[in-house]
Amino acid sequence: MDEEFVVGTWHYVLAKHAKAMCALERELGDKHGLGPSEFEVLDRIVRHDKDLRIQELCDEVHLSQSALSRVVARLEKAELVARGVCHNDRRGVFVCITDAGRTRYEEALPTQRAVLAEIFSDAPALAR
Amino acid sequence: MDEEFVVGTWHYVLAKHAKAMCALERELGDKHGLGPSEFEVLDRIVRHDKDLRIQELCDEVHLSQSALSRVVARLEKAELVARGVCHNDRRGVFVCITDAGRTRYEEALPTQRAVLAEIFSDAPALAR
DNA sequence: GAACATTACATGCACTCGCATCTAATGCAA
DNA sequence: TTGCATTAGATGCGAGTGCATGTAATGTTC
Repeated sequence: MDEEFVVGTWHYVLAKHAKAMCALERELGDKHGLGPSEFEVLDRIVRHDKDLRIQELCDEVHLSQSALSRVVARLEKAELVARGVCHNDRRGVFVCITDAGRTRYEEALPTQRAVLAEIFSDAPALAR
Repeated sequence: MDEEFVVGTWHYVLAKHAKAMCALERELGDKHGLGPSEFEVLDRIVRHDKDLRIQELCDEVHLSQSALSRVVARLEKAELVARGVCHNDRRGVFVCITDAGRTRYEEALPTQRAVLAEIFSDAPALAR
């Protein structure tokens, strides 16, 4: 177990995460009124492309259940997604994207991609 | 510019960051009463090994200046570091580690290393 | 079916963060 | 020296997060 490699990888992750998060927050926020978490959640919903249980989202996004609940609430307030109770299990809530949500996502996607390209393209694959 | 690689790298960073941060927060917090930021700052101070300006710390840690200021305030309150005014530039503040701080850091280091090893050792170098 | 455990999601709370701003010290120009 | 810009660090504030807990629906055991 190469400790130096492990720590090096951790520092790489810390640096890239900080830089990317900061840039995404700025770019997505200024240009599209979305935070990184909002974008991430929209992204998952769009790619899943059918109604999605909050619970399923929870597994895919790196957020606590409570944080996710609030992100969805914010997205719903902005009318980018709609919530509804599950018919099968009335404890459950499904989320689906609205037309406005899809449009917003599609507008924001190139911005996100540009930020990531800027930050990761000059970064060669993490190699020993 | 391979978009798939860029996005893949980003997802890797997101996943590892979330997992590591969560584990560090839990382990360092429960076992040593330190948050990840506190540990990070102690780490930099110990490695620099002579008095360090807040400003210098700011460049090395992935925190805003205000967040750093508060982390140092917390560490000082816990008597793990001491603050003092710079003699050369009396706007400046230098930070040095106390004996208790060094001890705490040395206790916490193996915990941090164990967490990182657990998370990154099974992760081969990010390769295309 | 009554009582209790579990699950899904929402919410109160405390905490950390970044941004904007404040204070104090320094640098610089006239 | 005076006046103004800049820099170092602290702080008020709003926002987002996780943990613990609350509420309601479901499952389970007797």
